Amino acid sequence: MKRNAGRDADATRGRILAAATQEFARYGLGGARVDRIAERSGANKRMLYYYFKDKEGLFLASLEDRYSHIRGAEQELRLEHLAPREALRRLVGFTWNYYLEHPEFVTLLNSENLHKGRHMARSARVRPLHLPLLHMLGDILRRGAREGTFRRGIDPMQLYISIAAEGYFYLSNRYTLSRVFGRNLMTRRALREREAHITDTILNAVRREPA
Amino acid sequence: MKRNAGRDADATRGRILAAATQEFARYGLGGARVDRIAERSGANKRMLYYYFKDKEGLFLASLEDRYSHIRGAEQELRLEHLAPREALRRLVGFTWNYYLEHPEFVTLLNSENLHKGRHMARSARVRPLHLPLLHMLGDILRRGAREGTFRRGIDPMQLYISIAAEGYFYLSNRYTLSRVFGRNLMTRRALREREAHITDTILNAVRREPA
Amino acid sequence: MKRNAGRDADATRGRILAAATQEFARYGLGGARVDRIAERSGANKRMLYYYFKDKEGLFLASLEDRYSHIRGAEQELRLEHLAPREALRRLVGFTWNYYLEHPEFVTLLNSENLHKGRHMARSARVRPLHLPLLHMLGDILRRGAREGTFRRGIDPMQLYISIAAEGYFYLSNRYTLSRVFGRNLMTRRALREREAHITDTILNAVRREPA
Amino acid sequence: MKRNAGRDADATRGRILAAATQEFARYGLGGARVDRIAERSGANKRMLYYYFKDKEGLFLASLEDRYSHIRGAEQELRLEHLAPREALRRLVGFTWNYYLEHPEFVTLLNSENLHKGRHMARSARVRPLHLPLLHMLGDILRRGAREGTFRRGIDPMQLYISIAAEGYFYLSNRYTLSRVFGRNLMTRRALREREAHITDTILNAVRREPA
DNA sequence: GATGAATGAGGGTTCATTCAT
DNA sequence: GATGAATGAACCCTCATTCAT
Repeated sequence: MKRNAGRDADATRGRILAAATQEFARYGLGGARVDRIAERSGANKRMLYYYFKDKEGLFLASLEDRYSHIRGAEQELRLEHLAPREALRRLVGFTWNYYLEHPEFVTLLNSENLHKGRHMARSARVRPLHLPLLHMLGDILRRGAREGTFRRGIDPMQLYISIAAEGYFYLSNRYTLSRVFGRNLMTRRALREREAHITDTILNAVRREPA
Repeated sequence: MKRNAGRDADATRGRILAAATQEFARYGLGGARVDRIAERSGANKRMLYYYFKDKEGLFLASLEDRYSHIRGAEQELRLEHLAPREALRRLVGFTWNYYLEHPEFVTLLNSENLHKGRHMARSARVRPLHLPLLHMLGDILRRGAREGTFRRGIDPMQLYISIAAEGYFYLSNRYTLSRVFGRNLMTRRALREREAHITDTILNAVRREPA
Repeated sequence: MKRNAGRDADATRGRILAAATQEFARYGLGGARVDRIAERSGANKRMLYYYFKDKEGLFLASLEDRYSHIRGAEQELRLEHLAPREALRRLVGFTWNYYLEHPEFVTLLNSENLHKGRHMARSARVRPLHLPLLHMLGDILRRGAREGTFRRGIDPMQLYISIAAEGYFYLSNRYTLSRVFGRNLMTRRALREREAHITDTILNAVRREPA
Repeated sequence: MKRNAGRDADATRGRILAAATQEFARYGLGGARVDRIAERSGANKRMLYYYFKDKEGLFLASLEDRYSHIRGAEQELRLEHLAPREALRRLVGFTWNYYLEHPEFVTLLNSENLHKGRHMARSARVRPLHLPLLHMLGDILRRGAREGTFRRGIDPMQLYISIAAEGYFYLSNRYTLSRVFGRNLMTRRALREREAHITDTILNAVRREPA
């Protein structure tokens, strides 16, 4: 008896987490419904509480999970082996495409920020995930400066925030932007144009001033 | 006597709208509480429905009101009289500072985007407010290109979205960014640095390629 | 000044009463909305209270008005001049058609009965309207008995209740009856059949037993 | 211990249904109060929604339940074994007494008709309950015609509607009728007289014309 | 006679959460 | 490890009615 209860447990936990992430992404923390999460995950409502304590615990778990996912994918780019401009170009492309393909990440972050980051404040898991990112970007900038391609004195965090901002804002705010400018921002062509625009903007932002 | 803060339709409506904007900004559409809005506006709860039909009507009114406000302030910059680079610098500065001083605008837009823009979809007031903005920015770009300062072929909308994105994302996501990078993004110094970074980034993005 | 304010007042009162009758008929006393009555009558809400005291006063006024109307129309039949069988046939036909053409009367009565007749209890106007009806029917029965067509000993009230019941119930309960029996009770043909059935039933009920 | 009246789904559901039926009968659909139903059933208010979705779902359930009850009792009369006249007499008696003893059925139907039968329209349970009734009555009429007691060509539905109407209307409208005719319709004697009147009326309606 | 603004009580419904098994 | 029944607080909204003008 009790054969691989552990495996089943993990599976249940995983299904709940996946359903929750979807739900939070779609409706925000406040709009998310515990009932819907239970139903979609095929788990009993009581199980959510068993595994995650409460709705907010579940929200935090989603957040951690998604942070871990993007940072993991990022590290697999192995940018330290590429020439600085190329490395930067790849990071920009990756970031844009990640947001595009994982819209739940964007909405999750918006929710957490609406709540002033109070869930992450209680988490020790998120912060460490980001040290490699800054190191990597710092390394690229240093190498670029040394070889004369990039300006000196660029703050890796400021640059990263720009890389993120240019895509994140476009996608996160696409509904209001579409209405406001009367254009569909999500056609294949529009997306291609935005990616090009972002790449240009970021590369222009770091390049050394011409003599 | 005259215990009435009431009996003045416009004033009552205005107080409700102000309180609602605050509330929606703080808690989002779903998290906002109609009771709190009523209480803070000093109006009877019934009045919210009298003037705005329902919670969502009130939300839309807030949104329209805030859009109208930023676009109005923007038009007062009178950028058409300035040299292109200076005009652009001012627009960047204005946008950054507006978000900084009116955080409610940022959260309001996030909420509307969480709901896929469905409130604005029913509004005819918002769209027209934005035509002058695009014209103005198009005019600046054209003048800059003509005088040789700016590149040709820049899409005013793409540029505007970048101007907005660089500040909006930094401020909107400051809670997660702070945790993630372990830095306080809201010190006076940090804000000054970000504004400088944004200005550089945008000006670099439009300047003509050196020969 | 104040020229024919009386005429206007009567007109306003009349429009309110008409709108109220419609509203009560459609939604019942509980479901009726004072706002809707005001709007449809084109009168200010305050006026309803001015003329009728409150919602229940308005309901009673509707009731009295409709009772007065049907009894008035009934008296115009001048049945006392007709042969007993013909007089009875006409009364049956009139009653059926009145309910058919004035469905509001039916719903109004149902509402009042749901409320155990407590509005009428306060009215002195309704009772006297019905004395002539009983006299008239009593007169018909007496004449019929004397000429040998009708049985003796029929209670005019019992008979009248049957005359009313046969049509009233069919029309009042047509929705449930239609569903329950799977037939449309309101086609022209169905209505003709019901009228014939009722006439037969009532005439059979009073005729003298064959020797 | 065992302070729980609860933890028994069927029992809870049943208590809610009983309380709801009473409440709807007394105040109509619009006038019924969910709070009162909860309180009287001893259940938590939330449970009404758990079992019946919403107030209208509860109303429909009451309706279905009461239809099922009357039709069930009716079938137990086993009229197919009786002589036609006796069978009809019993059906009339049963119908009258059922309305008398179950006034909630009458008010429930009135409510549903006020709402144009829209709840029943969504129910598949009610219709089938009535097929046996029509068959039974059709059978009685056929047997009566064959033996020469009854007329031919009587529509069972028309006859049933008359049987119902004669008692239903008297009881349903007893409040207005009492006021209007100035007589107490509910004394034991009055009820006996009405039952006799109805029986006579219905039997007269079907009997074969004398040669 | 007439108006629009205002009121407070309470309406149905939904929520995250916990209990008993 | 899992379940369905149960909870009570609170949410958005609507009501008949009245006040100030």
